[in-house]
Amino acid sequence: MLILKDIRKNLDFFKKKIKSRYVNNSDSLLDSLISNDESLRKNLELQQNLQNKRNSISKALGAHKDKGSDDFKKLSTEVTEVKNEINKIETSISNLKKKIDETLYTLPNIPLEDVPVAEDEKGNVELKKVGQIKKFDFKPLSHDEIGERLDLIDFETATELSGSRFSILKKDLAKLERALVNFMLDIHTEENGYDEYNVPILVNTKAMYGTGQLPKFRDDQFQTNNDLWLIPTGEVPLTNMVANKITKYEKLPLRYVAATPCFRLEAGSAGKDTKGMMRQHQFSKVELVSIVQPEFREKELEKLLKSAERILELLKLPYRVMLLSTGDMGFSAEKTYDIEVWIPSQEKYREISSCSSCSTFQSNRMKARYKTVDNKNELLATLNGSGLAIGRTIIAILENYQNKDGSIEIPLVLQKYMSKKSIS
RNA sequence: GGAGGGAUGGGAGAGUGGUUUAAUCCAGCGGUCUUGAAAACCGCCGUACCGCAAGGUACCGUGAGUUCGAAUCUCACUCCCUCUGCCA
Repeated sequence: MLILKDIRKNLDFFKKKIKSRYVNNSDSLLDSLISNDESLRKNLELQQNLQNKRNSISKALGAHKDKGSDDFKKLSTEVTEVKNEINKIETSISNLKKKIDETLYTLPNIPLEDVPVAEDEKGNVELKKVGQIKKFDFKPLSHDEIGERLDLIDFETATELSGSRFSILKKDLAKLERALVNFMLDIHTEENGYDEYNVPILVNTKAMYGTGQLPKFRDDQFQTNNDLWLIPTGEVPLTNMVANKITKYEKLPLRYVAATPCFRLEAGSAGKDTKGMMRQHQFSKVELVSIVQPEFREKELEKLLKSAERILELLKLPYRVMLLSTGDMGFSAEKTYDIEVWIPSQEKYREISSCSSCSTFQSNRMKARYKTVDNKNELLATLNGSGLAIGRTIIAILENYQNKDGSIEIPLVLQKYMSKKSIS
């Protein structure tokens, strides 16, 4: 959530920046926000003056000796009038607050200066390509073809159990998933300095507001019948751990890693990636979250990207890094790098990780603050990145490591986790 | 699931309708003293909002209510603890 005080001070800047994120009617949205804010503050002042009056009359009434005197009765009538006025003002105050919150909750984060301005993914900028794309002397199969041929993926039975967009991994592929989770967690904890956590994958509504999934993206989420939500990413529980807390600056930075299942309704993705396990309702992901002082956030984003890249490097999978444009970035992000891995059957790079700085956007929503050296309370900066999406890593390994005879070579770094060198 | 108890500022803990706009202790910060430190003593020490400021307002788990006035009374909800049942 943007900081209202900042918008008030710098309206034109915010208008320009919100417009650059292709929000409809952004100018009039911000204008009405500011006018609501002005009348709210006028009403607050009025309310406070009346409350002050009420308090002092009440005090006088309390000190009064003769509760039957004319003076006492006069004051009583007066304070009743004041009370009625306060009630009226309180109604308009709560209406204004509601309107202001509604607007603030739907405005996206302000992009950093170096983020390219464009309406969609066409404006994303390729920053680098890493790794050699393997030339096959046969036509490489897609991961779902490989999976079915080796009898390691069962889409049909999964559909019988749960419907479309689910899959069952069997035998060596089930083990590969477990191997990847362990491998990634080991690298991030031992090499990259993140602390491993095991977190709930059901969270309450407050937490979903905190990281920005609600109220805007309700239709993308799975909800239980007791007001809990299945997390769409480990970012939600990990980041919300600092909600409503004042962290001491000595404890910063906080760096968390967790492997969790993720659940996405994929509403609005009808017809997209319907074959295979590219886009599922449920998938595993190893998530990295950093909580830092705002001045260190850009540096921390680079560390996050590097940590995620390290996994692909070790797996020897070809990838490229994209800087997302203002229109393609997620709602809470001020700057996002996507890592895309090479998918031979599609002859395309596809997203396997997304690393974002959310500046104080999430911390403002969840009141996550820290105590500065000079004892002031300031909002923290939050960052998150996938390190990596497990399902898509499996796809990338199956396709990039396939041999002509149909077998799959296991990447060197995974062999000790799999206790074998190939799958056939 | 059943029965009972509880939720107060970083921690401990008083306060059950009107000098409590929350006592006191511990921790923390600043100072005096000291060669330095400790001890002792003095001062400061929750959060948010409004206001140029002086100052004001709100917050005692959350939400509603009673009252001229609520940390204190009423109702609902959430969470925690003890006992108990069932169960991974």
